[in-house]
Amino acid sequence: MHDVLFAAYGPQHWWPVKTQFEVILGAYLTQNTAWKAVERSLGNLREAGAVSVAGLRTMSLARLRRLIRPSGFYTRKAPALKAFVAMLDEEYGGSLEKMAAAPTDVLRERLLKLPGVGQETADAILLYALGHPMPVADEYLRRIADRHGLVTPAPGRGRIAYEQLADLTQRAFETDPESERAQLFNEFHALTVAVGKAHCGRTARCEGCPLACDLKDSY
DNA sequence: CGCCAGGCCGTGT
DNA sequence: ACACGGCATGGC
Repeated sequence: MHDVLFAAYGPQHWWPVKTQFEVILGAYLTQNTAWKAVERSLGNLREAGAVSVAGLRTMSLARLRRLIRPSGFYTRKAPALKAFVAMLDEEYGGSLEKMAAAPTDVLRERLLKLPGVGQETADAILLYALGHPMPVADEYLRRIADRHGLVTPAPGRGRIAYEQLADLTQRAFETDPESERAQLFNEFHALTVAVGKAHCGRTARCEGCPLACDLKDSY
């Protein structure tokens, strides 16, 4: 799927020349939110000169809420971002480089304890901001894997679990060199979102889908 | 106008 | 453990 999607869409350049911290802001702000809206919030923060750890640290909660308003859920996302900065300050001296040097499993556990950080956000931060080779699963991948019959919900469950999708991705790239793993996870997740937006939303639009998942009659 | 977006969390069963 | 509803805004 990675190869088919890459041939069809080309490199997605996800978060190429962004700072680590801007990537993290985006990871929080895009939760169940269109990226277009996230860009508006990031634009507001940029005007305020607050696309940095120091910028957010010194900003009042009320102002932060106002600036990120376009991307929704601001009563949750603003305190969540503050909590991330507080954690970074207290445990890593405010340095994302120091944080990134910690073991992947330790970081994942720590991130999951933060308010407003679930599995996808934790993995997105690990992969796109901290450079760790961690697969990222999302609702699009869930639909794609489901509609292609790649995984079925575990017995007694109605829904494919996040971990099943992560395992599936992990196994799919298992034979690739470890040094290339992070870049492959990076590109694959971005491509998944690209094809998902175009063809695999809540309602399938299989017409012209490069994955040729012609299931529109079944859904 | 209604649906939906690059989820997460508290609550009820 | 898991399904379910709430959270908020703006694009299309």
